[in-house]
Amino acid sequence: MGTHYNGRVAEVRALDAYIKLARATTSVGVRLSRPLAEAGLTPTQLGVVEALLHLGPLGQRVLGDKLLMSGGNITTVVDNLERRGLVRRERRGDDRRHVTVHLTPEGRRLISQVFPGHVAAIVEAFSALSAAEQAQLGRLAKKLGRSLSRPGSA
Amino acid sequence: MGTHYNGRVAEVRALDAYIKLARATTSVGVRLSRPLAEAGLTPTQLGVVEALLHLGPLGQRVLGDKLLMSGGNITTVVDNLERRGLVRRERRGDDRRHVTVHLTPEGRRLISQVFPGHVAAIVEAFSALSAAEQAQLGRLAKKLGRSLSRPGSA
DNA sequence: TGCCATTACTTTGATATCAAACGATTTGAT
DNA sequence: ATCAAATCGTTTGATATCAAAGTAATGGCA
Repeated sequence: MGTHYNGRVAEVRALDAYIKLARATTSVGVRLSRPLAEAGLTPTQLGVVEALLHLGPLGQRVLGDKLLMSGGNITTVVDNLERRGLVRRERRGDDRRHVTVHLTPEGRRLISQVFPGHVAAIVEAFSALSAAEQAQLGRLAKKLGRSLSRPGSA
Repeated sequence: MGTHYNGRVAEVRALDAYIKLARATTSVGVRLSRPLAEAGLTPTQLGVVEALLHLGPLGQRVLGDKLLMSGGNITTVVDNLERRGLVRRERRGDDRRHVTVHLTPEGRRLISQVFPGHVAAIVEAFSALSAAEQAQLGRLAKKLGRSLSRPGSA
């Protein structure tokens, strides 16, 4: 039964780590979403406008890759942002399949206002961990995430 | 400028940890959801039927607390599971406001079939981390999560 | 006894999210 | 030059998710 026992231990360990990881991420997300909601932004919308602020105008495909979301979803989120006047779409002349998403002045103003508080909220949320613990958590999460996004790990 | 500089460092550290945490969680979730989809279950539905399997019949309120989701959402998810015959609702006689959610035999059969593979997928997903690293990740995530679910941390 | 506050669930309206099917455009190969 | 394959975005249909409003039942208090 030694093998069975080792299997159980490995299962409990991975399961435990996973549950705690998922719950912590959810809890941080809930905490961060509250101030965003007051500014009228969902977490996803924040991700899009923040990417546009820091990286400049982007195609929807690139946005989807950066934010790890499907193309169909990008269409929806950009639709909602465009309807609110925070971004605008622009068909590219050289390849009319591409759409480039631009931040409007209003969008730029909003994200510039909101982003510092968002970062402060993240710092606050992680304040229960020391600097070394934050770095360690980041290292382990990166190692885990990278092993899954690379083909060949399954 | 020393204070500014320290502030920046703290911001980068927390932001970096957060991004890696969120991405890792997303990546694990994507990996786990594929086999579930083949069995016809969403991750949320799995959470509900698994809780019912391991804890027995539960009220919707308790389910929401355990799975960290709103009451309205529980109604939706249980609706979908009930429509597919995997769970059934039962009004409680002593307090007719309460609904107890039970696993049906089909539901029990399905989750019993699916759960071992799900656990195996979690073990596989975490296999890039050593046992010690998994334990450390769990410890840090727990510390982070607990600091956020307790009142008074903000 | 009769309300009022509380509790449990449901409904509503909005956004998010995916997979799969679809439309438009471009590119590559012949 | 032409047609097939690949690429980019949109649409569709389904589930998830929340907050807030609504409904039903209970409990406490006067």
